Amino acid sequence: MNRRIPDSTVRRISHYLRALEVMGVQGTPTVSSEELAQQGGTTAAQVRKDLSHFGSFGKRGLGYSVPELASRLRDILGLTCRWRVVLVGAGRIGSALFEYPHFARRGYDCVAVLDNDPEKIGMSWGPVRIRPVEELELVVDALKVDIAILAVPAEAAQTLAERAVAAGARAILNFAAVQLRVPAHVHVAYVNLVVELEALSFAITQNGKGRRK
Amino acid sequence: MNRRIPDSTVRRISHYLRALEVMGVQGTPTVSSEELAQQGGTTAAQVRKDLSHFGSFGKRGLGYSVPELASRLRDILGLTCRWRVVLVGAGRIGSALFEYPHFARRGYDCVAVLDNDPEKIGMSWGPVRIRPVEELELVVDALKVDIAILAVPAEAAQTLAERAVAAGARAILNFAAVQLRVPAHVHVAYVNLVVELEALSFAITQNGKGRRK
DNA sequence: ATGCGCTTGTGAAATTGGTCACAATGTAGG
DNA sequence: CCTACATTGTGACCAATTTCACAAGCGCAT
Repeated sequence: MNRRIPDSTVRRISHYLRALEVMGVQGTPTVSSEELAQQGGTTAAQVRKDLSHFGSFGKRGLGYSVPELASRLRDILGLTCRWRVVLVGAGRIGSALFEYPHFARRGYDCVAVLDNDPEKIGMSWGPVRIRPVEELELVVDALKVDIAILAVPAEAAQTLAERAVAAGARAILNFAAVQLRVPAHVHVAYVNLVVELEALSFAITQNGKGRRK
Repeated sequence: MNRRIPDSTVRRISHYLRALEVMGVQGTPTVSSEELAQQGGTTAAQVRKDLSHFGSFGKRGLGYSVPELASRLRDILGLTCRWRVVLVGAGRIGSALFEYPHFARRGYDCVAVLDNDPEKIGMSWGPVRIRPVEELELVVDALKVDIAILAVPAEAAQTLAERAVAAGARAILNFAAVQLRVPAHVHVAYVNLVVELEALSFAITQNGKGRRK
C-alpha cells in the first residue's frame, strides 16, 4: 500500500464516503465492493484497488462494515478536523457556496468573506461580516486560514491566489476560468462550469452530429 | 489524427480557447505552443499533441495565428451553434448559473427553468418564467433541449436525469453529489464542490500533516 | 538563393492508471 | 470440525496518456 495516490482515486473515495453515509443512515451494516462500485459509478475491482492504497478494511467473504469504512475514509480524506476557509468574492457563486448546507456540516468553517464592492462590504451574511478584499493577508494570517476559495472574475484570480499563498494559505479552490500558477506545495482544485459545458457540446457534436432537429 | 479523443485533451482545448480569446482582445497576432502551455497550465509538447488530434493548425518556425486557432477550436468544441439548455432547480446554484454572464455569450441558451417549489413557480427570471418540474418532459421535447442542467438535491438527481433522457436530452451537467446512471449515448459532466474540497483536504493532510498551527 | 534559427507535428518510449484472475481468508451450516 | 461459499487484497497484465526527441517546414537576413 501507499506511495503516491492517483487523483482519481481520491475523488472516488469521496464518492464512496457519500454512498456509505447514505447507507449508514439507512442502517445497512455491511457492504461489498460490488455494491459500493454501483453507487460510485465504477467497478468492484476498482473499489478494492482504491481502498488497498490505504490498507485493508474489509473482511473476506463478508465485505466492509459500513460505519467502520466510513470512519476510515473520513480519516483518509482529512475530514476529522475542521478546516478554516476564506471565501473571496461575495457574488452569486460565493453566496451559493456560503449557503450550501453540506459545506459547514462536512468540516469546513467559512471564517471570513471578502469582496471589493463597497456596496457589499459591511453586510452581514449570517454570523460573518463581509470585509474588503484588502484584508486578505490579514485574515489568512490571523485566522490561520487553510483554504482560500476564489469566486472572483478570471482577471483577479491569479493575483489573489498569490496573495493568499504568500499569507500562508495551503490550498485554493478556484471557480475562475483560469489556470493558476502557484508554488508546488500549494494545492489547487478547479470548479469550472465552462469547461464542463464545452466538454459536453464537444461530446454531442462528435456523436450525433450537431444539435437536435 | 483523430480516433477517440481523451477527455483531458478536450478540457485543455477549452482552456486554450479561453487564453486565445484574451490574446485576441489584446491584439496578439500569433502564439507559440510554449506560450499557450503557460496559460493552460501544461507543457508545449502537450499542447501540440492535443491539437494534433484534430489537424495541424500552426506554421513551423512561427507558431499559431491567434484568431485562426481560436476559430478552429470553437469549431472543434461545437461552439459555432447555440445549444438549448434546460435548468432544473431554481435554487442558489441554479440562480448563480443563470446569471453567469459567459453562459449565454458562449452559445448556451437557457430555454426554460424548472423547480418544484410552489413559491418559485411562476416567478420570472429575466425573460424566462419558472415552471413546475412536472413539465420537464414537455419542455425537453417541445423546445428540443440538448442539455439538461441538474441543480437539485442528490436524492432527486437520478430520477430527473432519467426523465430528461427519456424525453430526448443528450447531455447532462450534474451539480448533485451522485454518480448518474444513464444510457451510454448520453454524456454526463459533473460539477461537484464537495469532491473538490475533499481532494484538497486530502492533499493538505498528506503533505503538511494536519491543519495550520 | 542559401543558410540559420525557431517552432511545429509526430512516432517511439516511458509512465500512469485500470482491469483481471486468483490465492487467501473469512462466515455459515451441517 | 469440515465443507461450501462469498468476497477481499494483490500481483501480473493491459490500455491510455504524457513525455521525449527529432526530422520537417517556414521566414528572415544576408
